[in-house]
Amino acid sequence: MTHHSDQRAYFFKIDTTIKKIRSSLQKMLNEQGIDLTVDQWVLVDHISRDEGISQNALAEVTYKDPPTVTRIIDLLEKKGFVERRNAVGDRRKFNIHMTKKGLQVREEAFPIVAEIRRKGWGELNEADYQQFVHIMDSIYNNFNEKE
Amino acid sequence: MTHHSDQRAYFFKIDTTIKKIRSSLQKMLNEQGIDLTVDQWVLVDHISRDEGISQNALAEVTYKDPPTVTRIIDLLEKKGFVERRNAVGDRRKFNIHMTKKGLQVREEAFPIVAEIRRKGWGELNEADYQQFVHIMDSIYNNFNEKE
DNA sequence: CGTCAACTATTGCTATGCTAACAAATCACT
DNA sequence: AGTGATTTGTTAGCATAGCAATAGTTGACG
Repeated sequence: MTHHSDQRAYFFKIDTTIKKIRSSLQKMLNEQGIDLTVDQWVLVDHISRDEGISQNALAEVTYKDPPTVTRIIDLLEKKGFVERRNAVGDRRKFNIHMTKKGLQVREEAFPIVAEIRRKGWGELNEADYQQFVHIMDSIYNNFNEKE
Repeated sequence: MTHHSDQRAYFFKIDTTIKKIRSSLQKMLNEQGIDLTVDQWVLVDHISRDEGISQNALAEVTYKDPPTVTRIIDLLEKKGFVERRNAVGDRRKFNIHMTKKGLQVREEAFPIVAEIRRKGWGELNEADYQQFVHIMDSIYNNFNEKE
C-alpha cells in the first residue's frame, strides 16, 4: 500500500485512455464519411487479412464473444461489406469474405486508422513501447494465474 | 513506420487489458454475492467520497456521459443504494447521497476492489508505475491537441 | 423586466459486451 | 451404427456508451 504512488488509479487511467482513442478514431471515421464503427473496422481489417475465416476464429483473434461477432457480421453483411459463405464439409460454419465494396471501404479507412495511431503514439519512442508492452502484458497475465 | 516494433498493436493491447481487468473484477464481485457492476462500483465509490455531488459533476469526474450517469443512478436507486435529493436553490439539480444499504455494499466491495488492484499490478514496481502514467497520459493528451 | 442563451437531467436510438440457453451439426467412442 | 458430448452459430436479456434531441430551469444582459 505504501510504495505505489496512486496504484488505485491504473484501472481508471487505462479506461479513460482507451475511450479517448476510440472516440477520436470514431470521430475521424465519421468526418470522412466512412460507414464503420471502430469495432466493425477491427473485424473488417481481420477478415481482409484472412479471407474465409470462420466466425469463431474471428471471435478468438479479436478477443470478442461469438454473439458479438455474429451481430457485427450481421451489420457488415447488411451494409454489403462482407458475405457469409457456407463452409464446405461443415454445415455449421460460415466462411466470411470481403465484398468489393468492403475492400473499398477498408482502403479508405486504413490511412485514417494509421493516422490516429501515429497521432496517439506521438513522440513516444521504442523504449516506451517496450515498457508499455511489458506493463500491459504483465497486468493481463496476472489475471490468468491462480491465486 | 519503421521503428515501433508493432505500433499497430497498442490500441488492441489497451483494449484487451482493460477488458480483462473488468471481467476479473466483475467475476469476483459476483462470487462474493455483491450486487454491483464495475461501473456501478465506480459511481458508488465516488458518491461515498463526495456525498451530495450532482449528476453532471459525477459524469465529469468519472469521464462518463450524463445520460450514462442518469441510467446508472436509476439502477442504484432502484437497488436502494443511493438516493436523489432535490438540490436547494436549483430545481434542475439533484444531490446524490448514499443510503445505509449503499454504504454497507461499499464496505463489502472495497476490499475486493483493492485485492483485484493488487493482483493486477502484481510485481510491477514504482518505476513501472511512473512509466505507465507517462505513456497513458501522453497518449491521452495527444488527442487533445490540434493537428 | 424580458428574452435568449446556457445548464441539468432525461429519453430515444444504435452498437457493443457478457451470460445463458439453444438448435443444428459433427465428433468420439463403444 | 448409435448415443452422448462438443462445436458453431444464433437469440435473448441486461448493462454500458455515445449521440441527438428535449423539457424545465436558471442566468445574463440589454
